[in-house]
Amino acid sequence: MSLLKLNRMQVASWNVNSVRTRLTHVTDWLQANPDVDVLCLQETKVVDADFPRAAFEGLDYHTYIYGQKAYNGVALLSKPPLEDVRMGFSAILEEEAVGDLDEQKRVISGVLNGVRILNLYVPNGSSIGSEKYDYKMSWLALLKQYLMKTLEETTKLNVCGDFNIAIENKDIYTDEKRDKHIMSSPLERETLQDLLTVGLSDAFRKFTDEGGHLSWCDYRAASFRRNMGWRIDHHYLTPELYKQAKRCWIDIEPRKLEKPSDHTPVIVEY
DNA sequence: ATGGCCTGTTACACAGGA
Repeated sequence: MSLLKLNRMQVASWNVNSVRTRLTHVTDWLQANPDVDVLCLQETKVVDADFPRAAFEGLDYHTYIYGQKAYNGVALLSKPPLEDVRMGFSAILEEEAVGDLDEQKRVISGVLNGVRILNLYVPNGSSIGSEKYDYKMSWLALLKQYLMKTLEETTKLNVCGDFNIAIENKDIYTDEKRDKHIMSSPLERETLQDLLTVGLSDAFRKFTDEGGHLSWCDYRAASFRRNMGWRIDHHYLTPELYKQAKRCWIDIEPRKLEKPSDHTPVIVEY
């Protein structure tokens, strides 16, 4: 690896909706995107013992996994080994504060070249006012504590993943008011905006103000064919990294494949 | 005319996603 390569990093985030079902999509994508240093996966949907490690290790990726049965699950795939890998909120927060919010496996992070890469699978929330919606809000409140604590020790933080929140109307295919929809309710948006006040900025919006960019499309209603998507997968950067950022883009190609994930990769380079 | 899914489970419908 050249020094030049060390100076530039690419980090990708992809909700694969089952790593086993999507295995060839992910390995093909890694091989087609050799400049990606770290791939952050969400919704792996598999216990650690059954995670298809060998497929990635065969391509010379280190695998760091934090999974559970059937639901959720996050993983980091990295060409160079990562340092100080942490799983769950309780890695740095008091158990009393975390409560049962680590039962669902949604948080994993590691350090590469002095940058902490935090991979998140934010709860979906189901529908406004539901029990799952309350869980989403509690989870996001704890995430804020987690971010503040993390920022006590590093100025280089890349928080990425499936946030299950579209922060602006232009991040949704329609201009229709979405106040009553999960992922775009005012409370969700305000909560995410408030989270970012810890000192994080949307890498994607450094490079374009355009609407019409989607990272997720519903499987139903031929949404992808009709370009009816949402931008809900994000890379948030601390000021030092944000200043360094060279590109941030969404790779729509995997969404076109047979039996695709409903999400598609988002990549940032800095 | 226009659309009605996908995944994992101990399944043969359901929960959960978004």
